[in-house]
Amino acid sequence: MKLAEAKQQFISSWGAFGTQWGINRTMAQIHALLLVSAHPITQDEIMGELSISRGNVNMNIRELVGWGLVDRVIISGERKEFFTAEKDIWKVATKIIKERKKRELDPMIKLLSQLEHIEGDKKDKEVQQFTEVVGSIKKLGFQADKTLDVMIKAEENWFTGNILKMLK
Amino acid sequence: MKLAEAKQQFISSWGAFGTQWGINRTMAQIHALLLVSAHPITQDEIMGELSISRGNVNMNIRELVGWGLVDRVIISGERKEFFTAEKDIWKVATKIIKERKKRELDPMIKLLSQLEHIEGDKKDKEVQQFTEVVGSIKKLGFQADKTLDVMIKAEENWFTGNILKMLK
DNA sequence: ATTAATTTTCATATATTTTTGAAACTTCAG
DNA sequence: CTGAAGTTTCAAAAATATATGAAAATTAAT
Repeated sequence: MKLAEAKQQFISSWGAFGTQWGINRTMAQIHALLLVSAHPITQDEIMGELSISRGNVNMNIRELVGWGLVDRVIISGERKEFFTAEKDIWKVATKIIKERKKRELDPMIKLLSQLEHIEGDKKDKEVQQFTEVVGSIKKLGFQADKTLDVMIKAEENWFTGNILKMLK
Repeated sequence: MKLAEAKQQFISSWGAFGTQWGINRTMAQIHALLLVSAHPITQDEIMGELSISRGNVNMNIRELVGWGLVDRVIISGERKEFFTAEKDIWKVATKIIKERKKRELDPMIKLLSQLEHIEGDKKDKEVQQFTEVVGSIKKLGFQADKTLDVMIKAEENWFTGNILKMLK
């Protein structure tokens, strides 16, 4: 397979995977394009490469910058802004994990904590079932939170497979 | 907070969280409703409780059954079908992990393997960048796969916090 | 075998999300 | 300061995903 074809397929598939994970297709594609670009590129280049509008590029780039996955780059002598993606995949992964943890896991745990204590007869089957389920989901959330923290603290040791160091 | 109110909030919030994770809002809500129901319930009860159509309930229930999160229950003497959700949250989590691994992680790794070897000048910066990124994402995918397997094999020890047993 | 109850399907309708593109805004060279 | 280049915004359009409901299919009681 030639580079151009492989790039195309990577970008389009990455977009499809993103969709399944609740990430905007175009945002995922822009990220993919930037990941495989050896040099920083401009909005216009992204527009051309992915055949999308200026506004679309602009909004999604802003979102990617917000996630800390993409940086604006100033190239002296150039009037236009350039963009480049963090290439260290481990860093990419940890940034995404941290961000989703903050945006989704934390609020979920907060909600469950509020729902855990309800008025009413503790003998009531419905009440029991509810508190039981809410409590155990909260516990699962805590456990996931802890595990992800350990993973992040483990830094690249997890990624490199050198996880044994963690156990000392 | 009263039970009815808490249930309402749990169901609606669970739907919202689902959306962020690429899960259909209604499917998540039906699952939530079944999780906090002390007894099996019918399609009609779900329709009433969530104010949604028969077809909608039917399709999403089928999907939940497909994920192994919900079971059809025959109650003798009753003509209608009843549904109930797996209540053990650890089992729920592992089923979701296994299923998403199979549906998403495995195909992703397969794709990346195909893209890893491309024709062309190995000295070319663009070629280098591409193979580098694709290779490292694949490696990350493998690592995630392995970690999830260990977690699943660890069974409830992970959930209960009794993870030390694993290290013997 | 008939028919009433229940479930399933799927074309169409509705809702939600994403994209466009032109106007407004900003920046900066001359 | 002026205006051309570049960026951002956002209302409206397009695309996508989800929901509806009535007809078809299935099931089971008589």
